[in-house]
Amino acid sequence: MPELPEVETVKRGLEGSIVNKKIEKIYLSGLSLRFPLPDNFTSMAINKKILSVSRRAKYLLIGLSGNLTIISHLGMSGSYRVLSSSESKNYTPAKHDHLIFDLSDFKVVYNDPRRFGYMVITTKSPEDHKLLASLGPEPMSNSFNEEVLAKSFLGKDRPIKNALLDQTIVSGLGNIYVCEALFRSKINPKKKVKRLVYANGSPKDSLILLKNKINQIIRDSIALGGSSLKDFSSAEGKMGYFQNTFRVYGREGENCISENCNEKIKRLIQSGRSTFYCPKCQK
DNA sequence: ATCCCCACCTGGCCGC
DNA sequence: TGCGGCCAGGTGGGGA
Repeated sequence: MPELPEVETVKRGLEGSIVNKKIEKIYLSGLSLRFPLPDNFTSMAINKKILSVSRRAKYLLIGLSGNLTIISHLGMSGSYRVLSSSESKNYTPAKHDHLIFDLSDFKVVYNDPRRFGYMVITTKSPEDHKLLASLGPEPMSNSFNEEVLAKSFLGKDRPIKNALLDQTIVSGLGNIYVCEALFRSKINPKKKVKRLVYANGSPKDSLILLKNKINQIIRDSIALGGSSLKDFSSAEGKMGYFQNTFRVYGREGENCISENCNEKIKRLIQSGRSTFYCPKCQK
């Protein structure tokens, strides 16, 4: 489900309610997530105070007392829900509720139907954990810029769609935002990345535009609370609205929205994933 | 090293 | 109503 803007939306919702609370109990469904929860997960997390909630790429980082960090990835269908105190009193685990954090005043539930999500707990500084160590720059940070992209793309034959989904090049983008960024930059998803870079290694204008469109989409989507497809919502249960601004994603067979373009949006499969694009506008 | 592809799951939708 | 097939926001790990 969640790409960077959705995870950021979840992060903000959790941050406002769980910081400074103590984890009193943890209930487990017993079903394995993508990886089994580490044996010591519960014993390490229990009786710790939540000090911070942050995000790196699509990972949520929950900082605990004792120099511990819970690293949580939502996979395709993971979600957090902060229950009100009355909901918490009456709560009985629902289907796909896999972890319930009892914070005394209320409960926080992690639900994940497909169980592609996972959680670990680490004593390391989280950026050194192997899950995070090879991530590329955050799209909204200064370290994400056209020079960095040009350097990764110089001489490479891979299609731009695949490269943008590669979390070591830029982190946090997923299938929706890559399709949308390429459409808004008028770049064909099959274009080889080396074609966006001059032989001397400097970025072409189209690559600079792409970088700017990625920034813009991420910023706009966060402002709208992310995209709600299926049942994505924030930790407070609020829906996002960015899906109303999709121009190509999920629009196969519909007319391209560009003025003076009468082409239909096409779908193709790249690396096993659907790409939506306009063959006429995206060169 | 680099890149591609599979596997991991459940559920919703569509056509028969 | 039921069933099979297809599709879905991700990514670690194995193999080419």
